[in-house]
Amino acid sequence: MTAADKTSRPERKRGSGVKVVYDLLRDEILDLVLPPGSPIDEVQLAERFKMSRTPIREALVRLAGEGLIDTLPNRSTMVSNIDFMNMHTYFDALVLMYRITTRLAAEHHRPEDLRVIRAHQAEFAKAVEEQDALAMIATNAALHSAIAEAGRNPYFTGLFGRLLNEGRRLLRLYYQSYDDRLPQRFVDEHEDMIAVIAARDVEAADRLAKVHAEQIVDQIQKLFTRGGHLNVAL
Amino acid sequence: MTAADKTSRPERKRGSGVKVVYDLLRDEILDLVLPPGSPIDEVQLAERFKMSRTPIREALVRLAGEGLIDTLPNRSTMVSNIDFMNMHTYFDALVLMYRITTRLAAEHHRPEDLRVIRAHQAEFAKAVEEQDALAMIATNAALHSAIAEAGRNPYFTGLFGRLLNEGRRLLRLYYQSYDDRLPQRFVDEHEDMIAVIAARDVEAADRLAKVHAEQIVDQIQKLFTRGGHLNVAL
DNA sequence: TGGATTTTATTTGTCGACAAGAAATCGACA
DNA sequence: TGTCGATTTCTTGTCGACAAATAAAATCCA
Repeated sequence: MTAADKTSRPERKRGSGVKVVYDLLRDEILDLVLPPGSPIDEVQLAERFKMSRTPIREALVRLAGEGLIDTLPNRSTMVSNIDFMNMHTYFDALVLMYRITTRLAAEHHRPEDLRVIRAHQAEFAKAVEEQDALAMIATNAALHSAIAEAGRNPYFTGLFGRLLNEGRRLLRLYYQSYDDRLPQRFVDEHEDMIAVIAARDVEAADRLAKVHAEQIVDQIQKLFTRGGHLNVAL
Repeated sequence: MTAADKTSRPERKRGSGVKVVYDLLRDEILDLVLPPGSPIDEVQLAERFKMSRTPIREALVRLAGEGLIDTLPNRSTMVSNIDFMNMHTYFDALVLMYRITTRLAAEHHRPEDLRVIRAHQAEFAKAVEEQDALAMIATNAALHSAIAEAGRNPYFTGLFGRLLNEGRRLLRLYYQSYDDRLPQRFVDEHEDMIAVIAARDVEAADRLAKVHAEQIVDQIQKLFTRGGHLNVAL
């Protein structure tokens, strides 16, 4: 059989198109390859991925459902802006979810969860050591996602995942304009958190998570009040 | 001009199709008109709403994004089941969101918020008085949504809204199998909550919300352990 | 008759094309 | 020359049809 026949090439499994577009577009948005406000053109994406507009649109609908893109009716659709005005609402939610997920992880984790968590922590430590900002962001989010998963509450993990994603965009700004020296503290704090989770010390988990989260929030807030060089439009 | 020309009738504004389908399907799912497990047939919906499958599919994608329907790749799509096994995760999330949104409402509400909240409370009281179960469910959700809105944190209101929706399905079972006598207590508790919100007493708001939420959770849990007559497949 | 395999049927995923809406462009007139 | 209006253009929303994938039905062989 001539599978590589040029005349009739699907070249791609049936249901996979949307996922490819969705994943890639999501990463490009979160890594600020597509900065907030960037226009999203369906036909451009269609020819870029060599597929019809239909699967593209489905991916865009899902992205819009997660608030990563805004779509004006009958008019353009663009990458959603980072809302610097109501940033505190984001921080409030983030701190609370840090606390509750860590707390639940201490309560409900199973042995295999700890292995996964420790693996992510090792990757994070490596990223810090190598001063790889992008890897730091990604592995940090993965670590806390893993902790949240161990808490086994899909409602919290869902919201927390979205917050961490939104945070990826913020941290991207953060690490762009700062020296990458600070994060060693985060490695240590992660170690402490994992220890109390393993010990099933719920209250200590809550306390450490709170401190850890507020640590991060403080750093970011300090950056913004000092007037970091924001290279995105407000 | 012959706007009512039968041969070429759009008969419907351009971007409105999806919203109509989405809203109606959502309500039918939440009111258990479409019980969990019901198959969703695209072409059937297409001819029911007299439109192409494309806008139907977009509505379904959005519903799937909110977890209201499950879609098997390349195969059927159906109304998502109510997860009775992990119900406690739902209750945990619900209680916490009740607390945090009420707390934030006490902190951040503005005068006009109180008017809206009191209006919803009046409607809820009327529904209770008239023993209208469906109206009780709807107005209760609307009331607490309004309180959450007054807290002005879109992340929390988003999750809370989804939880209240999911709760509409549960409460539908609840009110189906119980006498509708209990809820007078809820009216009083609502009054107390609104009072402490208006007084900006954050701690009291938190406390009352916690009691109120656990009240509801207890009622529902009692129903299930007593073996309510569930008319849906497990 | 029972099990495996081929055939059919149904439903979803994808495509190309067309039409409607809104901004941008062009033109007429004061 | 400035402003208002018509036209053009460009993007999105919708449509009907086709193709792939899977389940069900039918057929064949032992």
